[in-house]
Amino acid sequence: MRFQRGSEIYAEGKAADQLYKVVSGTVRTCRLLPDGRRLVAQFALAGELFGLDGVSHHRFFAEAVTDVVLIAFPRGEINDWVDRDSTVAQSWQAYTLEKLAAAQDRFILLGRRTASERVAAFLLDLVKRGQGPDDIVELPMSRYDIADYLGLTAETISRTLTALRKNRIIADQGCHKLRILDRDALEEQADEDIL
Amino acid sequence: MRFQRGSEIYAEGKAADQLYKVVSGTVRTCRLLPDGRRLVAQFALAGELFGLDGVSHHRFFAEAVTDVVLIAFPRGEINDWVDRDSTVAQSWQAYTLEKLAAAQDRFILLGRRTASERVAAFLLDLVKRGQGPDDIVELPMSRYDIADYLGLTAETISRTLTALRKNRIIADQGCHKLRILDRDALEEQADEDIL
DNA sequence: CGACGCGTTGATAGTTTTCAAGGACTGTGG
DNA sequence: CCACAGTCCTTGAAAACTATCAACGCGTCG
Repeated sequence: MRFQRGSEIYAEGKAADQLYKVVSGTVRTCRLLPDGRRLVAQFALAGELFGLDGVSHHRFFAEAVTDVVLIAFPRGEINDWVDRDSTVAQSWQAYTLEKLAAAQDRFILLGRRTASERVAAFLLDLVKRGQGPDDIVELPMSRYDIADYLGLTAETISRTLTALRKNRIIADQGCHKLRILDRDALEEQADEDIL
Repeated sequence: MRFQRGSEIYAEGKAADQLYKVVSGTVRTCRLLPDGRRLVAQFALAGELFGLDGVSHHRFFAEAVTDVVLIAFPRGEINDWVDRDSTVAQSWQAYTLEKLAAAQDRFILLGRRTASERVAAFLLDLVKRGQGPDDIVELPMSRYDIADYLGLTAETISRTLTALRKNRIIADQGCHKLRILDRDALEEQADEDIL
């Protein structure tokens, strides 16, 4: 399946009968609050799964951040597979538990960390998950997307990145790509904001 | 199993080989950051499960908020059970997915809501999960616990509750119990902060 | 090339935190 | 049963952080 940049992959409230794997590109899953505030629940990069946001119905909507190529797996098929093979069942269960653990980590990020800690942790997470070299971070999403993922505003993201640039911790390579110059400093900032 | 108020039920990093059900009392699961900031991941009330905070090892520690009585289920036994009976497997899977959905909801609470929205939503959640009448909220935990659960400070919790009291939305019945006077107003405040 | 959205920067305002102090509640020991 | 100590709760004032509002430059895509 292919989707163009910005197009909707599934809507909030639709039956959650498929699971998706990203072949190339980036996907975001979000929810809107009545007054327009938005939260991005997940960025799915190449090789990652998404669509597991609700028991029977999607509780978030999914959009293509860039042009994307996807593979869709019917949930029913997965369930059959799980029923037949206990090895599959175990790894499926492990996957869900891992997701749950990641979600719990994010509580701490959103609940108890400052803006610069969140941005630093986000960059390190993207490098780890990305496929390129260890010092290049691809940022396919907009500053608004990052802001809504981290519970901040786009202006704060921009200011924080500028501060990192001024401290020679990162270097710009265009808006959507940057290089990590001082990984130790970045990790320190992710753990605890010294400044 | 019995634990006294304030005692540790399991430590962070210990093997997660048991799952617990609360018979009576309240339990909190938390994590500490290096600089002392704390986040409460979950409050487990009477009848609820806890201990599912990590694939193989606990990523949070659990403490008794009040004196508690627990039942412990070995994880291995649960896995055997799941392997043998596909009905159990399905409900187990559904339970995990529900947990995941609840976690995703909390992102929004922590990332995009104001202090009074968080407190209002917290009170409504406790009423729904509690066993007493619909207008009485039991608050077995301290203001610090609530603060660390909602990503705020104890002072902010106290101020928000005072504001609710002044607006005649809630009435005090001692520090650890309160009555909801105007449920509609509370729900409105949980959805969107009008003030 | 032009238009529009996105990104950056500045000034200001608002919310929450921090720091501080007094009061209330709880549990313990006399 | 009462006194006391410690912890928790509440309230106030000041500070810090982030959001909001606004303007401008850039880039990206038709």
